[in-house]
Amino acid sequence: MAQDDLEASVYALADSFGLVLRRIRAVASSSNELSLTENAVLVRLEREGPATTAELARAHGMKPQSMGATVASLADAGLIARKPHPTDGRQVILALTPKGLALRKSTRAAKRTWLVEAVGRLGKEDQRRLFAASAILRKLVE
Amino acid sequence: MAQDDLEASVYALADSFGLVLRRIRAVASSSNELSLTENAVLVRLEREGPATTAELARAHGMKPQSMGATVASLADAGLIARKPHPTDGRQVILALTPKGLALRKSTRAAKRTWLVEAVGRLGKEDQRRLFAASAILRKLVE
DNA sequence: TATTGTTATACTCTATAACTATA
DNA sequence: TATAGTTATAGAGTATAACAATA
Repeated sequence: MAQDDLEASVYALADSFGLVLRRIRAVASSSNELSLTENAVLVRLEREGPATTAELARAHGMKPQSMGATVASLADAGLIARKPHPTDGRQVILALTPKGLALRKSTRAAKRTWLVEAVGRLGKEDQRRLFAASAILRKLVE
Repeated sequence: MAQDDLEASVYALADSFGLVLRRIRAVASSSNELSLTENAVLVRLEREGPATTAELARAHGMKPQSMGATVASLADAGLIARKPHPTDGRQVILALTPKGLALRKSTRAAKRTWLVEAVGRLGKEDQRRLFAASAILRKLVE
């Protein structure tokens, strides 16, 4: 691929990113959905069990302070709860509350986030291609 | 694909998005690169010629007011200039300045944005898969 | 009345820096 | 001295609402 075409393709890709992200935000803010990061944290806590802020930050490639804000917002909403670590007084264990778990179940059952619903409407082959791209994106940040 | 797997894959994809976007922002802010949107606007003005704020907003799927902020920032930096529309007094034509054009040329020659450089390091096949995903993302927002 | 653009304001997400408590 | 977390502050990006000028 010629250098100019590469650049043009990269910016077309970036534009596509932007379109999808702006749509996610617009839909989420007009229907009380959680943000992508908030949802991802709930999903992780459900699938892998309790974790600390630092662990969540590492898992999502964010700074601990940034994750702290996300965690505080979820805790304010009553979706997760803080518990002291049994032996290390510095650490705080985060876990889903019954309310958080219920939200996860209803969200999953209802395919309630716009993104999941939209991807679900794609053909199987498009879905496969999209998820393949996910792994390639990870390579970019290695 | 089972519903649960679909949801998990979607959130993994969203996480990948987030990682790449946070990296882009981090690199851009620490090296005086332009933001993705700002770069995309310059690229469009270079490739397709002068345009109005409303046209740029439509092209990038943003609200005119939001694009107005981007445009103002590029104008403040001296990269684009405003000219009155010859017949419609409401419209303002935006075009690259010599400084903006020079920046485009040097950016392209140096592969100077992190994203372009990172994608350039991928294998040809990965690049192809990534750009294919771009088209699929567009389907999501249709 | 409809459209283009600007201004004012606010919200979300994320970052850095400084601090406290604990190890 | 190092680590986990919190608080304060700031910046980017985008949104909505209200307005002015023009069509």
